This record gives sequence, structure tokens and C-alpha cells, in this order.
Amino acid sequence: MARKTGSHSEITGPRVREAALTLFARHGFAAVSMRQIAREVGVQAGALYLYTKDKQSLLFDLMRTHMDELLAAWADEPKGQNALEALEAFSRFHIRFHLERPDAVFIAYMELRNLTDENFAAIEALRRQYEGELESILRAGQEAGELDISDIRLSSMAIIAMLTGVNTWYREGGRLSREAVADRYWDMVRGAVGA
Amino acid sequence: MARKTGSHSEITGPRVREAALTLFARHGFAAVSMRQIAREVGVQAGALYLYTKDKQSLLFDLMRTHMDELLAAWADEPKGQNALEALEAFSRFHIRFHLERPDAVFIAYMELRNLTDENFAAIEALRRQYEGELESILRAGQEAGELDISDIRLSSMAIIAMLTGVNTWYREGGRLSREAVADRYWDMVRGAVGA
DNA sequence: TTGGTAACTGAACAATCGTTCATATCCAAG
DNA sequence: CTTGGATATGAACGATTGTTCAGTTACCAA
Repeated sequence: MARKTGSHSEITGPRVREAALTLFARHGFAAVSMRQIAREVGVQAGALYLYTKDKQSLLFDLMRTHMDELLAAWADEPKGQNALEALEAFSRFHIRFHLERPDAVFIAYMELRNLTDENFAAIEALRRQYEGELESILRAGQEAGELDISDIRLSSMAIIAMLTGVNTWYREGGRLSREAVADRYWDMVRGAVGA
Repeated sequence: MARKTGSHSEITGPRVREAALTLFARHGFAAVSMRQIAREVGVQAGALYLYTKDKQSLLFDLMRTHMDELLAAWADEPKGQNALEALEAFSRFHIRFHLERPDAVFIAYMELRNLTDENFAAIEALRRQYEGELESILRAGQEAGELDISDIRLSSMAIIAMLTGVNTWYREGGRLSREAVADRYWDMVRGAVGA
């Protein structure tokens, strides 16, 4: 047996990435076999290689796509009139974007060590670029006297860690809505930068 | 051939755990084989089973030991005279303790999904206990009017995520000493709780 | 109706996995 | 000097791993 009905290439490709995303997030890259992914898609393991060069490329594609989308989405986001408004925009954007794709976020943070050196460098560069966006806001706010920050790099890392941490405990349908969570985190971020 | 010289049990046991700790942190639990651990220790794979029931128990032991040490160390820590001082003590303690054992921290956060359900529940309970320590401080501070917090659980998670984040970027011999880092993070924590 | 090709199967490859076990060696105690 | 337990080897187990590939099918265009 082979192809059952119709042209499947444009359907199977995305389904492979979806299955890999879910399974990698749930069990970890190293613990998931190509056969498990294939079973999830409803296909034999060999067919996966029509859509990815190898397992490593599958992981890298997921991570690079995630980072590209992150940077593109932030670029499209309205930044407000000053540094404080930009920081609020960043905080709310970060929480919203990350809560919308918990699996991709999980993978992007947990599977860095399973990338080859070359692929790791590429993802790391994108991450630094995103961190740079926040650093720019903090620097502008400091120069304008809007914020009180003793170390920009350090504050940037602290804020990102705090905001990303939402993903570890937030559950849909829980006690607080996403907006309520974002409100409270923005309060804390503002306090942390002395504004 | 078997044992070369002397009694090794009290030496090999810890060495197995050390090797597992390092390798699990570097490559991930699922990506490390028992043979790799054995090679690091300088022993054949079969000998590992004199010191651990199986691979899963090895992981669980590392994580439970880490959590036990964390809780014991915090219990021994001076807490100050009021909630604000206790929060400062907690912040500085958390950074110090975590920076001293980056491998164990990494494993405790990354390998939860590789635990059996039973083992996961045990580790999770210890983690909740630690989070409860911080929540108690925040609640006391709120009741005493020392702190301005809108949601204790949420603030607790935010603070812990922020503090633990230090481990992702701090490098020994870098721009800032541990004390300088702790000073700045304490400033941010204090701002985040409105004090 | 035919031919070509995209999509897929199913078997096969060598390598590696966690774990067990019979065997060997060493040390301390009787 | 003998014995027994602790410590380790090294081979073996079946299962599974990522990946390749020759063959098979289903569809579309001519």
C-alpha cells in the first residue's frame, strides 16, 4: 500500500511538525522516536524523511520558526510613546505570545542542549536579538530618567525570566484570566525597574 | 578481573551520582546511557546496579537529594526580624544556594517529565513546600502592611522564576560577583512587592 | 488509455539501549 | 589457611534507535 487518496504532501508536512512539537514538549527530544512521531501522524517512519532531512533538522526547524515568529510578532507590536509604555507593551506582549504557544516555548527553552553547535549558535543569536529589544527599552528609559536601573543586562534577564515563568504555572480556565495575570505582572515589572 | 585493590563501595557510590549529575545536566537524562556514566566512573555498566536499582532511581535520588538539601538549608537560614528582612534573606539565600549547584538545579527543573508519576508527585510536593515558604513570608508581609501584593501565589511564582533565572546567565569570573548580583536582584524583588 | 511522478510502505541495516547474571577477584574475619 | 561476603567484569538478552531504499500504490496530465 502507499498513498490512499488525493495529494497529501501539503497536509502531511505540517502534521509532522505538529506531532513533533507536541511529543518533544511532552517527553523531550531525546525520548521521542521517529516511529512515535510517525504513528501520531498515521504514517510509517520512513515517510517522515520526505519532510525532514533528519531528526535534528526537525528540532531545529521548530525552534527557528518559533524564534522567527517571536521577533516578527514583536516587530509588529505597537510600542507606545515612551520607554515606560514600551516596557508595558513588551511585558504584556511577552506573556500573551508565550501563553499562546506553550509547547514551542517549552522546547525553545529545554532542548537547546540537543542542538548541534551550529544550530545552537543560530538559535542563540535570535534569542540575543530578542533580549536586545528589551535592553533597548530599558536603556532608553534610563537615559530619559523614566526608569531606575542599576544594570541593564541584568534587569533584562530578570524581567524575561519572570515573565516567561508564567508558562510554568498558568493553566487555562484557572483562577485568573490572561489579562488579569498580565496586569499583575506589569505591576511587578514596573516596581522592579523603580517606576 | 574484578576489584583491583581495597574497598571501593564508599568511593564508587558517590562517584556514580556525581557522574550522573554532570552528564544528565549536560546532555539530558534520556540522552545519557548507563554505559556513558560507567565510563565516566571508570567501571563497567553492570557495576552501576550495585549502587542504584535502575536508571530512573538514579535520577530520582539526585532530585530528591537536591530538594531535601534545599529545604534543610533554608530551614537553617536566619530569617531576620520582620517580613521584609525575611524576604531579603530568602532572595539572597535562593540565589546563593542555586548558584552553588547549577547542575542539580538544571536537572531539578528540566527532568521532571522523565520521572514516573509516583516520583514526580514526590518531587512536586517538595517543590510546593519550598514555594510555600516564600508564600508565608509574602502573606506575613501583606498582613503587617510591609508589602503591597495583589496575589500572593502569583508574586511567589514570579519572584522564584526571576531569582532562579540567574542560573541561566551567570558565569563564574564574569562582570559581577555573586554578592553584586544578589544586591541588584534584591532591589528588584523589593520593588516588585512595592517596598 | 497510458505514462510519469509524488507519496508512501515495509523490510532491512548496524548501533545502541537498560538490565541481568554467571563468574572472578579481593579483603577481612575466624 | 580457609571461608564468605563485597565488588566488579564481560558477555549476553531482547528491544529499540535513526536512517536508507527498493518496491508499490494512487493520482494527474497527456
